[in-house]
Amino acid sequence: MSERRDTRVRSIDVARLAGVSRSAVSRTFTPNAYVSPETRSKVLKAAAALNYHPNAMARSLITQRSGIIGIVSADLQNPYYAKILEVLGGALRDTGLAPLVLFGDETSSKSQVAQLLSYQVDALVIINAVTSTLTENISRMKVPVVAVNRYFRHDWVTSITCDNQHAAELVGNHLLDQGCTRIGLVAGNSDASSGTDRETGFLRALAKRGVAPVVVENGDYTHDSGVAIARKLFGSGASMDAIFCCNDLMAIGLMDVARSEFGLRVPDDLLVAGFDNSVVGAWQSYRLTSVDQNVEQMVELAVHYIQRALEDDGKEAGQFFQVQGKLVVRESTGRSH
Amino acid sequence: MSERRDTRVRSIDVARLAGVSRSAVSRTFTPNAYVSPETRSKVLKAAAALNYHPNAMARSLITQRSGIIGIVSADLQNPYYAKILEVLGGALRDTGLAPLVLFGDETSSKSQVAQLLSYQVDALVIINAVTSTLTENISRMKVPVVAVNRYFRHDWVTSITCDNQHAAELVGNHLLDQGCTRIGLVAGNSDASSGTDRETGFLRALAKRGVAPVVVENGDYTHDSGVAIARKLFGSGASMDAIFCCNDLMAIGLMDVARSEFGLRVPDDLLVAGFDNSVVGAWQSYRLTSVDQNVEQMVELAVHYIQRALEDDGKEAGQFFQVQGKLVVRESTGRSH
DNA sequence: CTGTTAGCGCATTCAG
DNA sequence: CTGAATGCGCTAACAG
Repeated sequence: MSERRDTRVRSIDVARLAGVSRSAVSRTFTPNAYVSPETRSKVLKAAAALNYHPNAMARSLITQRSGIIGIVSADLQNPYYAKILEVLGGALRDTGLAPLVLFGDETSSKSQVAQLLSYQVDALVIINAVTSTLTENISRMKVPVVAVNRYFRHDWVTSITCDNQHAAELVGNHLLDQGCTRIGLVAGNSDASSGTDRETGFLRALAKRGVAPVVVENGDYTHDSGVAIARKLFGSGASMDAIFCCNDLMAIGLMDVARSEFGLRVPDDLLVAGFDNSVVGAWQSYRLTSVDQNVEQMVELAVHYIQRALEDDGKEAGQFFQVQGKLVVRESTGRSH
Repeated sequence: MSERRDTRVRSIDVARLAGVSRSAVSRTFTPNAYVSPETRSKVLKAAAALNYHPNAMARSLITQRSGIIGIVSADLQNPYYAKILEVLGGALRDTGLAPLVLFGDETSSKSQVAQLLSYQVDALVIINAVTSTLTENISRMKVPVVAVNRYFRHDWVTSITCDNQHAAELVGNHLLDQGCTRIGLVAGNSDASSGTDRETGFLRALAKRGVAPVVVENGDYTHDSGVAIARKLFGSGASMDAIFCCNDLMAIGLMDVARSEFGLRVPDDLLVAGFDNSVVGAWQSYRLTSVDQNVEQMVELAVHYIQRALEDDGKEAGQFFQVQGKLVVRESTGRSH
């Protein structure tokens, strides 16, 4: 394997084998370039024989386009984020773009982002890592940035989210329609728009029908925080007939504790609804009513936007797209089977 | 933003501002190169003023080293795979390497892999995508390949797995120690070594104590297949007192059905054990006994191997490292709390 | 320790 | 439609 470097096959090698010039080789591998069918096939044959592939580094050096999209991602243990990353990665792959991922534990420091930029990423996608430092760094980088699942109020950033307010309203109305009157809310931490929007929408739905929430708690979107809040809530003896958690993971943690530590049955004693429609929520143990954020459509919008930004060199930044979520009703909010 | 290309700052810009040559700039950004402290600081100051970062593309073109590690990953909905990817990505980042991920739905076709290679990846890590086509393609690429969580019998591939046989033996012994005699096994599909090794080890543990499994089924490591197998098993009326599933997801699917559709209680009516020790298994609804594969250690070995391969140009390929798994006993195999 | 020279592998002018 | 020449941004050899 030590001959790896020596073995490297360059365009001039296939040019010689095919009896043409390097330009001819380059052209056959460049979309819509002028090459005659004959030379093209000669080149392709020689390339196949030598197992030649153009060096993307050298190419991007001259085209000023790397084909690499930087992705900032965190908390893959949350199945919803894992799904976004997977769907996005697949969509980029199908578009001929390559995802360079920065797995940032909230600490997407300047140097990390700088490393990403040194690879000349054509665009940056931020999935869920919201750090103030990251936001600052963004403004310094002259690259199209799109935030999926987060809203950034920033001229350089195009945001794509679910219409969280409206979707949360759907949940609120659904719980009211089920006859609930003593309703609790488990919101997220207030530094992300997605969380506050859900809170706003949900409370608005209640207010429209003259209902005030019995209790409002703040979690951090983890299963653990759902567990902790459940212990606090049920331990205090507050009486509720329904709880909306701002994501599935918290709803699931809450259900786990409600059943295993307080003997509460869902939905008999308590209705529970979540948000994200993650696969886990559909399992038989939970059958969790939730909101499908339509990840596929969000990703489609993101990739589409990136492609356009590559063409027009990133005019049209700072836009805000919203996708409509869909209420998925399951047994966790239904009386009986 | 259209002036993005124009705004690009190159080494010559900071050289001029600092009043030195391009080489001086290059050297200050090259680890252990000869630069005097004074020029170094002059360069750094100018670089900071201009917000200069070396172009990794141009650099790798000359150093023949990209710093990019290709990762082939699939099925992020399985929290165990998601964890491997996240931990690996973090470890690479901390080493100054960048992960270029190919999210392959079992269809890591030749062209996809070729795209990865065109970016001159220094090494390739395969997490869980086992396709015969992929294996063939690997042999053509002169790049160090390391398979995490899979064993490839291939001269070019270094494999790192948990000692699946031994770990599965631990599970078998544990179930026997709990007094179980009518034991079922839910194995994986037989095309991956990890699955067959677990099956082998588990059955060996039983055989050593003169016990034959009541039933052996094959799943595909998804929650759905756990569900389907559970329906088949419990529907047939076979009497068992314990079941070992070759991963957590299948164990969880099986538990879900056992409880919701057949009224079976775990562990009162049936002990259940899984494999992977994924976070989900620790939730209060499952409290699943499982095997911790020590992902951190596997990843550490992988990154360490990659670093060495980068230094010696990939001699020492074809090795096989094994990590010892650890049995994590929870209530799913314990009589009472 | 520094600046100058040369070239990594390729796409793209420009003549032909 | 093709080949020769030029340079993308950078590091590495060399001579000072």
